[in-house]
Amino acid sequence: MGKQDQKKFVEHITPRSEDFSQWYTDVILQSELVDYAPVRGCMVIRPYGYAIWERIQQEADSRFKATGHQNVYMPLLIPESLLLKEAEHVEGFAPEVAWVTQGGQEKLQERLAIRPTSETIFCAMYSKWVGSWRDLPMKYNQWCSVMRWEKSTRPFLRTSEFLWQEGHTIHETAEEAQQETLQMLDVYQEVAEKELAIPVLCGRKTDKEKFAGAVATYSMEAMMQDGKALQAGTSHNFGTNFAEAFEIQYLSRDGKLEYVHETSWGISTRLIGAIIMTHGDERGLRLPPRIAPIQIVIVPVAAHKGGVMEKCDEVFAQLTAAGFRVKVDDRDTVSPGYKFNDWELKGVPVRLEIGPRDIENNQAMAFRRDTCEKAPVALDGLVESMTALLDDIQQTLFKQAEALRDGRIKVVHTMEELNEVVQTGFAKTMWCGDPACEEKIKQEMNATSRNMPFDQTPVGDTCVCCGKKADKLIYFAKAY
RNA sequence: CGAGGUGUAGCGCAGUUUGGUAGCGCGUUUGGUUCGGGACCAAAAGGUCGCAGGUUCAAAUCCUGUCACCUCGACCA
Repeated sequence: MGKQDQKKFVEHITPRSEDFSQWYTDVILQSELVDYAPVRGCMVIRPYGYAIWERIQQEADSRFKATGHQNVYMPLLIPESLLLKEAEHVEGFAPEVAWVTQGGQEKLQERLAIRPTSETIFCAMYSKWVGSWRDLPMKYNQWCSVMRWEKSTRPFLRTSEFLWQEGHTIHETAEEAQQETLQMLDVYQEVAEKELAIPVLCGRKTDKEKFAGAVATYSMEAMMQDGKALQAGTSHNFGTNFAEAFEIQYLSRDGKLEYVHETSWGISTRLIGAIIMTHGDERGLRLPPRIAPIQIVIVPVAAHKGGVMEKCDEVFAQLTAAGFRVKVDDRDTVSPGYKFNDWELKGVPVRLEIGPRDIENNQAMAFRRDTCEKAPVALDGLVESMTALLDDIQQTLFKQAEALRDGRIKVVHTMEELNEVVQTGFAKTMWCGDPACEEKIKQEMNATSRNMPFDQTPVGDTCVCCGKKADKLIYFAKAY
């Protein structure tokens, strides 16, 4: 059987352009990021996928610490009575809460919610821990999983259980809480853009789209390659809503009993889905170097020949010592060509091929995953050249994503234009602030408001929907 | 929740119309030759045909029920 015949039997990825959804499924399964679990709506995150999550955790967590937050851990289960305390919050989450009703053989007196988020339990503890203004602020975060009984799920994008981080803070003043809310959104934006190479649009959610129980919700919105929006991170200012419901009070500087001002903010394993759908191509994943579990893979060519493996190990040691995340693919069961495709599918930013010819010339062949270009690179000064190359790949991925996104954001003034634009991207337009207009757009074109950007430079003065006077700049899009 | 589709070896599929001992490719195992873009030869292992009933001498195939998954829609911070 010839090579051509062989090809058709090899696993392949459905072309992105043909069926984006199927492409996504093919890529996540074949690249071994994730697998379906025996439980409906849940996923198993495999080692390669989990390694990406650990990279995201490292980058986010170090920034949380740098901004004065401490990690804690709250219990998985929340007593029903606690969950019921904040009315709007309960209403928002009730439909998707999973309940524990029995322990061993014993039916529970009070059923326990498996946390869909932990505001209520943080509030219960804060009310116990806070006494004086001297105790404030309290800025805590936890890394955990939460469960929401979702009706339809996709790995990473929406699963019944998912991993995330939830920060919960309490402050003396409204100003401080607002500052915290915006600061953490900034942190998220930096992680998304600098580390994940995903450009995001930050702004405020409409009342319709805000978090249940919040005074204000802010989000960062990313655009996937199919033009749909993915909410990639959120930050909420609760004002004193929860403090009043949970009686979180402190004795102020002038001796009065005051409610604390509270915030919460979160990012999740959804970000992995965002990386895939932002950067992936026909060959599979393209991981940004700063987040890639393996930044450089070394593939020996003719590994059995004298000196090849030795040279690979030598280069590995040199690069590892310099701080790169490196792997030598020393499998002797598959050919170099197979390895090339395999690591491209897995999105490793740089591949170094080292064979007898390279060793002769004191070089390696360097393949960069972003552009799929291959060129020789000198083994002398490799640390410097790899530093520059990885940095360039990081920048290139960001610029590509940004260019694609910006090309698909269009200013619209009419419902017809809006409908047209949300088929392929984001519509930037003016809105009067009436939820009825938002609802109408959702009903008629299945597009929702994403957020109102901080830069409110107007693109008109009438509402795209009702035509009345409008002063709110807003993005609409179809969303994941 | 609604419409449509799919369940047969680890993966991808044929076989179902017309009932008659379970097939193909990839992968896996063993041995050998290979190695610069998904290598080749030889031998071998591997399946309660999603599940439960029913019809029949006989069911992957026909009937009833059920479960899971996929696509689209509804719903969803």
